[in-house]
Amino acid sequence: MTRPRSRRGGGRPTIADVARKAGVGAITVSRALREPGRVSEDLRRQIQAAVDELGYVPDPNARALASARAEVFGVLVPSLTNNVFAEVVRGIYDSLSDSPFRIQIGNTHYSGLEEERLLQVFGSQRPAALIVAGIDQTPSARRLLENAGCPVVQVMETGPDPVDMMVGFSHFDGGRTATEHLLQAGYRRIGFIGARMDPRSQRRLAGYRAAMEAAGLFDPRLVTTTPVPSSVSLGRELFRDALAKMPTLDGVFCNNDDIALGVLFECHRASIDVPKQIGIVGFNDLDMMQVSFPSITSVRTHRYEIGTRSVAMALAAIAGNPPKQRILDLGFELVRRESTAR
Amino acid sequence: MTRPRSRRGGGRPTIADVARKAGVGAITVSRALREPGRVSEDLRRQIQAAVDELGYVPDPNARALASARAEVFGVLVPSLTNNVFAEVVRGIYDSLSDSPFRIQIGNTHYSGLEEERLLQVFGSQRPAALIVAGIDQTPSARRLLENAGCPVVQVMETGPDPVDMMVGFSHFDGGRTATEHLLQAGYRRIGFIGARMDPRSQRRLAGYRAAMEAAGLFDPRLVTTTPVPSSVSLGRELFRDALAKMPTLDGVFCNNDDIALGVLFECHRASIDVPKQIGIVGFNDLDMMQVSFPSITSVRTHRYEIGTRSVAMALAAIAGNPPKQRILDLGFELVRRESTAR
DNA sequence: CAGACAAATGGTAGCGCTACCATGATTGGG
DNA sequence: CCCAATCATGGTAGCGCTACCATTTGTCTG
Repeated sequence: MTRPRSRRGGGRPTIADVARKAGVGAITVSRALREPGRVSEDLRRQIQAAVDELGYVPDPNARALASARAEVFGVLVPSLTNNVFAEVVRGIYDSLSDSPFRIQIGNTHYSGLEEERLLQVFGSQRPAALIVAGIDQTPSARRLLENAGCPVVQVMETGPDPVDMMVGFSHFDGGRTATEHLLQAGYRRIGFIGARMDPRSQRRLAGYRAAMEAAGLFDPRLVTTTPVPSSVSLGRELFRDALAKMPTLDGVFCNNDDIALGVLFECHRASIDVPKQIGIVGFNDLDMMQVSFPSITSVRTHRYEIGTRSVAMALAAIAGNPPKQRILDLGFELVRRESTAR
Repeated sequence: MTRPRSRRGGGRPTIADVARKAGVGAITVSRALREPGRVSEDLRRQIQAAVDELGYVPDPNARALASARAEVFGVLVPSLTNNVFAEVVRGIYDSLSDSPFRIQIGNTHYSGLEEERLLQVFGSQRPAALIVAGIDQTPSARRLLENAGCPVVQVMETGPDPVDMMVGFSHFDGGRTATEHLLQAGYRRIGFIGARMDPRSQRRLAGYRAAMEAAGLFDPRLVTTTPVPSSVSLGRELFRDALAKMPTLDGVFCNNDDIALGVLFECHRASIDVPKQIGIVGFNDLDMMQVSFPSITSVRTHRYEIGTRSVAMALAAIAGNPPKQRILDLGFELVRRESTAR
């Protein structure tokens, strides 16, 4: 005789308990839960009753081990506090909340090495799908993604060579559009102010530069950047640096909205008239851009939608219908406001 | 003879492969990886070599199943985009990045029902620890936490009756302190403006009310709240409502910094002098509070630290040394700035 | 130097679930 | 009315790992 029932597990009901109580085989319980269509109405009801009575909850670990597939979406973002990624993640969560999939977020801290490490960790679980921010994976990270054995969606940007699928937009075009808007509004000595300067910021800068060069107005001294993480207060400081370096500045395209807000505050403080003396354009169009005084022109990006669409694509691929369009460009919109209306 | 080696798993190296290659038993490999001290120097080296050569990565699902314990921290927060929780989560991630623990975040959307559901899901994995925001769990959620069989840390607030451990501060005291500061600065018709009004906001409101009543100045018409989620633009609207309702308002204590910023912008727009005509106090002390013009007085909370401390406590409990102080009050600090300096 | 004990290693038996392959019952076409 | 093709169900054998209990060897004590 075996030990009474003091399983190592700790006595939670198992599928075998449910099967016994419902008078069916364990496998039938498993099927009733995962593919109800394949079990007769009668048994399904019996099984459900047993599940309810026992309070049975399937063990996801056992499930993952037996099926060689965990019901987990791995998500890799470079920052948890940056509102931009938080919105993407929120979109992912909302899209997955009614599914059996759990979500595991990794924070790469903008580090390729950390990304590799996390990919290794995530991959070891055999996730159902991977969603990663950015398209600049290290060669080794890329290899990990290619061999992940699950759908992979790169988000935030679009580029020519997806590992699998992509959802995002062109940061280069965003930067160029923002800058062209300032040019059209009549600004000439337009600076670029950027913090963090991750690859996406670099491409926005490149877009800025392209627009300025096309207008014959580019000057390297107009560019003020730092690798330091972005913040409103940093925006203020960078703007002061920029002004000190280039007092004739009459416009700025900011890396993101935090920086733009910092610039606006410094303008208030220094009694610089916006938009008369300085035009300001931000990037992402956070809620506060429409409320500030003056309101700030910004490039609206569809962050939440990037999250929801990436999940939709991954889910379709899991279901066996990978979208034929593997690259989804959600674009952006320039939202003109008071900060550039002169 | 069994099938060549086409295991269902997909051919990744397993612990048995490593053991074979290193010429030891599987159990010894397992030990070498988890408790290196219990394996001799020699074998440890051999095993490490085999691991490296094969590129072996342990399967966390198998591990969790065999040991009845997943190396997962479950984290439940009401919002992913609210900077406050994002900071807590960041603290949790940073504290856990060098540990073997994975993190799983659940978004409760401020819903008790959703919290129960997620607790059920998380519990089914037998997590190593649970960190949940707030102290107002439903009775059934509380029962789930009590029976989780792992350390539990309630974060963001302190209260009298922890499930297990607690890290946070008193929102009531925070609200009272903010309001008393406005009173001391000479403001009299001080309004409360709040969005979302989750339990923590309610307690800040209660603190406001206590201070106002103590000064004999409380008037229900001074309170403007909405269940709508907080945002800068909402702050502006609520302030306009408050002013319409009570034109003699001379100060506002805002639910949070977003609201405060919205109030400030509306003051700019309506040419209301801050701090002369209106004093403003925010809550949380986000970076932008110090940069705005005028800078905004706020109650600084230690969000990142709440994250790191909660992990430290959970880790200690896992290691078998639960802290004797089960409630950790990290306090807050009133940061006086221009918005209340008259 | 016997006996006790610790340290290092290994074998066996699951953890709770599902893939895979039966099995028996039912259908339906010729 | 037979045989194939389906459907509903179940048994068995793992998935990859670790808990538990040996076993072996070396070391210490009296």
